[in-house]
Amino acid sequence: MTETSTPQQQPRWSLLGRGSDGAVSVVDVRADGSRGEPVRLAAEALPPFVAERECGSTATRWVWSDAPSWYPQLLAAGVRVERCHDLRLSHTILRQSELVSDRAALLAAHEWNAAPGIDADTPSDESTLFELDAGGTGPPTVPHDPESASAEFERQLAAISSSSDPNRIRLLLAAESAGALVAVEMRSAGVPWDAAEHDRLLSEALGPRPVAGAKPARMVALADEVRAALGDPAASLDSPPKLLSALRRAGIDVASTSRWELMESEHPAIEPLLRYKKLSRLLTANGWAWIDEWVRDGRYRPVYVPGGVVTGRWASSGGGALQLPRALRPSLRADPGWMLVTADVAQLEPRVLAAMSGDRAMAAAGSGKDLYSGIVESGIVASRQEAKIAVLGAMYGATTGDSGRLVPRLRRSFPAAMRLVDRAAEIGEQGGVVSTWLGRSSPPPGPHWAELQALASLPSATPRDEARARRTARDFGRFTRNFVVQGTAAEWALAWLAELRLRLAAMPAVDGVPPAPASGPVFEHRPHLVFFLHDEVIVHTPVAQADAVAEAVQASAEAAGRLLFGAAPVDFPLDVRVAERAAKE
DNA sequence: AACAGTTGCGCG
DNA sequence: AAAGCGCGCAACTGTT
Repeated sequence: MTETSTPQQQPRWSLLGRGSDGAVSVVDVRADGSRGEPVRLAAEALPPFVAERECGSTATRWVWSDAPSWYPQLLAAGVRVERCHDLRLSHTILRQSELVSDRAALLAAHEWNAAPGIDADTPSDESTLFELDAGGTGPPTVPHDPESASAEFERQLAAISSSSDPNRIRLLLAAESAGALVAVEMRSAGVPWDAAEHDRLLSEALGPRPVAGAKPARMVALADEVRAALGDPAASLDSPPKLLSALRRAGIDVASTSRWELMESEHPAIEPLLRYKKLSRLLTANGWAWIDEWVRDGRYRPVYVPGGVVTGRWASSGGGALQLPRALRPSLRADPGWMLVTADVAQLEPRVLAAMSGDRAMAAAGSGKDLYSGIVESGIVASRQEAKIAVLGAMYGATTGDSGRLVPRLRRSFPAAMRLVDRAAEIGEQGGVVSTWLGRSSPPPGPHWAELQALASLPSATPRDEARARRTARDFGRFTRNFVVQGTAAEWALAWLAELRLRLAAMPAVDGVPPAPASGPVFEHRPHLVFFLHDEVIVHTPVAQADAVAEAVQASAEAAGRLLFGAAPVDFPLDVRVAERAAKE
C-alpha cells in the first residue's frame, strides 16, 4: 500500500514533535497511514514552515501534543493554523469513551493523562522561572517529543477505527481540537476591555477607589447601617461564622448567612447587609485589584481550558473569565473602528435534548424563538416561569418543590425526551457510564461509591447505611442525567465555534480600518472570536464587517445543528446583537 | 507561615 | 439550607 501511494498525494496529517534541544521534527502521515521522511527544523523555522503549508490548497491537520504548547508561538509569529489534532484532549476523550472497545493501550499510556501545557504566550516572571528549571515544580504535562507523540497518535488512530462509530468519534475529536485552537486564539487576541469604564462602574457602586487595604466608602456606610440595626457596634460582616452569631444574638433566626436564607427574614439589618455582601463580592472578585492584575493594553487575557469540565464544557483559569458578572459587561468594549457581535442560543440544553431524543413534540414546542413559551402555548403549564422550572427540573433531576411537581407533566407531553434523561439517571444510579451524542463518556463512580453500595447490601447494614447508599446512588444518577444533556450541548457549542472560526478566517481582511494591534498580528485586521461562555460567543470585528459576522454567526449555528443532528427538526435560534459594547442583556 | 477545607456567590 | 446539574475564585477557618 505504501508503495502505491503517489508522490503527489497530500499528507493528511503532519505530526509535530520537539526534541530536548528545542529542534522540531515534522513527519507527514498520509491517509493510508504511510509516513514521509522526518523533516528537522530549528524552533525559529517552524512558523514559516507552517505558514507555507497553510497556504496550500489542502490544509494539513497538525498533530501535536497539545495546543498551548505549540500554538501561541505560531500566533505570535503571525501564523494561524486551520486544523489540528490535539493528542492530549483526544486521549482524554478516547480513554474514557464507551464507543471505544479496546482502551487498554490508551489507559496504559499514563503520561498522556496530564494537565494542559503551560501557555507560553505571555510569560510572566514566575512561568519564566518554571521554564528554567523545567522538570521540577510545575504540574505534569504531556510529552512533546516526536517518538511519544507518534506512538500516541498510532494508539489513537487504532482506537478510533476500532470504535463502534468512528465517524462520530472523529467529529468529536475534530470539534474538541478546533476548540483548543479557539481557546489559544482567544487568549492571544484578548477580550477588549475598557478599564476606564470598569473603574467608573466600580466607583458608581462602591465609591471612589480607596487607598490600598481600606474599605470603599459605600461599604463602610452600609456596614455601619447593619451594625446599628443589629445594635452591635462590633459585629463582623466578613466572616460567615462571626456574622452568623451576630445575627442570632440580634434575634434573627437563620442557619447560615447565605443570601437566599437572609432574604426570608424581615429584620431591618437584612436589606443593608445584602447590599453590603453584593458590594463586597464585586470588590473582591472584580474590583480594582482585578483590573490591575488582569487588564493590560486594553485586553483581558484569561486562560481558557477546553475540556476542563467532565461534561466537555470549558473551564477557565485566571480572573474568573466564565464568571464575569453581567453588570460589568459594558466594560467589554470594541476598539475604535471596531464592533462587538454578541450571540447566544436560547435554551440550548432543552433543544439539544429534543434533538438527541428525537422528541417531535418538544422540537415543535421549540420551533419558535422561545421554547418555554412554546411549552405554555401547548397548554402543558400555565406560565413561562413554570415551563422553565419544569424543564430545568427535568434535566437536573428535581424531585421535590415546584420543580419536582411540574416534571410529571413534561413526562406526559415529551415522553421521548424524558425517557432519555430518565434512562441516563437510571444507569447512573446503578453505577454505570453514559455517553453524549458524539461519544464522550461519563467517569464511572469512584471506589467510595461502590463501598457504600456494598456496605448497604450486607445483612449487617443499618437503615442509615441504606439511606446513605440510596442518596449517593441518586446523586450520581442526577449527575449522569445531566451529563448527557450538558455534554451534548457542549458538543453543539464546539461545532458552532469551530464553524464560526473557519468562516471568520475566510472573510477578507479589510484595508482602511484602524488596526487592533493589541489583538496580535494574526487578528489585528480581521474579525476574531474574543469570548465564549457555554452557549454564547462574542466576536470583535471591524465595523465594515459587522453585519457579515452576524450572518456568519447565524449560519454557523445552523451548520452545527445539521452537523450533529442531520435533518432533525430542531431549531437553535440565536439572539444576535451588534454594538460597540457587549450588552448587559 | 503554609496548607487544605469550607462558605458564599458569580456564571451557564 | 436549597429544591436541582456543572464550574472558579476569594476570604476565612482550622490545622500542621
